[in-house]
Order: sequence, then C-alpha cells, then structure tokens
Amino acid sequence: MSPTDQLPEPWSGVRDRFRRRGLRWTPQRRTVVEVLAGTDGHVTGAELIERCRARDPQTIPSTVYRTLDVLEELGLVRHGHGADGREEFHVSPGTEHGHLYCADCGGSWEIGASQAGPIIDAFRRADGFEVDLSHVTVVGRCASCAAASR
Amino acid sequence: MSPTDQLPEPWSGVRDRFRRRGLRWTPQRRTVVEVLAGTDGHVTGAELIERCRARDPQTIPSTVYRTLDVLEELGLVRHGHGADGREEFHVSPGTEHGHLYCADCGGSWEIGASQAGPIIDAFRRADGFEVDLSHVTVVGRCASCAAASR
DNA sequence: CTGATTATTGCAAGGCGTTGCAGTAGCAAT
DNA sequence: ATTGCTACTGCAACGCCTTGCAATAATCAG
Repeated sequence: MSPTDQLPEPWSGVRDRFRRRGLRWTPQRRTVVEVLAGTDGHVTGAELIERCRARDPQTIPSTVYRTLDVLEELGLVRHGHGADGREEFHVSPGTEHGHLYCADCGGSWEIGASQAGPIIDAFRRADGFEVDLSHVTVVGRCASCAAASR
Repeated sequence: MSPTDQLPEPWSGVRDRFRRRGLRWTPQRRTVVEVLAGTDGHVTGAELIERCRARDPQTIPSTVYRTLDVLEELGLVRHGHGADGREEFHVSPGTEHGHLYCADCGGSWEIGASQAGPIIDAFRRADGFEVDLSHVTVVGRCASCAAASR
C-alpha cells in the first residue's frame, strides 16, 4: 500500500504510525487520510463521507467513522459537537480550540487558548476538572444578533 | 380537556398559556406535560418518550419532540446536548445551568451561576457574545479520573 | 349545538451515527 | 512466495431525531 510520505504535515508517515501500533494500513483508511490532509478547519462526519465518496464511491460510513476514532486516538483529529449536536471534526494541528455558536444566525467562532486559558484554569482550581477545550461548545447569541433582537 | 391547575409550578395553568397563544391543548401534550411535571433535573428525549409511553402506549416520538419545541418557546424547558451530542432537556425553573461531563467515567455535574458568571462576562466583554448557559457543555476529565490516568 | 378554521397528530421516510458479526485481507514471520 | 494471526471491512439493523403530508380534532363564531 502506498506510503504517506508526500502528504503535508502532520500526515506524512501516518502509515508507519499505524503499523507501529499494530494497526493496518488499508485503502479505505488511505482515502480518509488523504481527504483529511486536503481539509483544514472543520468537517462534519457527513461532509467527510461525501468527500471520500468523491474519491471512492464505495466508501462505507461505518468504516469512515471507525477510521476517525483511530485517528483521534493518534491525536490527528479531535471531535466535538456543533450547536445541533452533530459531530464535527477539527483537523489538527490547528491550535486546540473550542467553539462559539450563534443560535440566531448560525455563525461560528473559535475560542482560542488566550480566551479559554483563564476559564480552563478556573475549572481546574474549582473542581480539579481538566477541560478538553476541543470538546467545548458554547451556544448563545453573537453581538450583532443580540443587538438586533432588542 | 382537563385543566392543569393542580400541577406543581411552573406547570399550573399551562393549558391556558397554550390557548392564549392560539395553541391547542391536546391529550398528547397533556401527557408530556404531566410527565415533565413529575420529573426534575434532566431528561433525554428517549427517556421522556419512554415515560410518556408508560402513561400512554400510543405515544409517538415526533409528537413528543414537537411538544418539547413548543414548551421551550414558552420557556418551560431548555435543551442542551450531552457529551455524546444527544439531546438533554432541563426542566425549568431549576436555576439555569450548564454541564460538565467526564469523558472517562461518564459523570456529569452542573455549572452553576456562580461558576459561570465570570465566564459569561468574559465572553460578553470580549466579543459582545451572549452565552446561553443552559446550552453549554464542557467535556473533559473529572478530578478523580484525571488523577487515575497518571 | 353546528360548522369553519387551522393547529396537531400519526405515519412514513430520511439523515446521522453506532454496533455486532462473518468474511476478507494486511502484515510479520518463515 | 506461503502461511497464520487477527485487525479491518461491508453489511444489515438499530437508535435518536427531523421533516413533509394528508387526515384529524381543538377551538371559536354564530
């Protein structure tokens, strides 16, 4: 099976990372990885499947989701949930971040480390709780929608 | 159709609130309301349907979800999403709160106003974003699981 | 009480995601 | 190149939730 050396970081060498863990490098996984390597920012599960199907019409959803699980264990993607609860995958290595969703206009913004840092610290101090920032979803109203509704 | 006067607050008089809005008071809605009136804290959609079926085996999921939408507009329930993205309904008027989920043990805690206040203020100051606390889900590791994993 | 109006219901189908299982095919060793 | 171990795949079925539509029934005016 083809190596992944020519893929952009952090994907080069994924094949060998799989093998070193006793995992197998299959054509289906290659498809998913290639699609992810050409994606930045966010993808929903459904979008990813659609893009995989463009390369390989035989793509099966369960295989894609299972591959995503593995990639998440390897730290190459992280998943969260959008405002409607649907899965959303962040392709690394963007900086880890959470999301802000506007319930009115549907807009979405990232919560970066600078903004999240103090919050994460607050939870750690209060309960010893370790926040997984990439899994944080905050829904509300953005400034303009909030202003509009008054 | 029977009135709702004898239900505990905030449910007494729901029937009339429906009618005043031009909405209709049906047996199906009565079932949902009665079940909610006997529930406190959280319910997932599936749990609620199951409890409704205990009273009325004919209960239809879509009707329940549509009723919940109406109740949410009336401010009687709020919905959020659990760690897995599934819907979870908060029965009001508990204090508005968000949720903390431990990805390891599955535990769940509430984020009360005292803890959330500073965070909400931070978002408002930074972007003018108005956080909807009941729709906030923070996933991570609780103190004991975090300790255990080291 | 009767009829007209129209909000709701029930149903069927669909979308997203998960799971169990039997057959397939990577991979390492020979 | 062959073999054996077992990690994957494909499939089918399921769970949760949403949506469109025709039939039903709650409400209101007379």
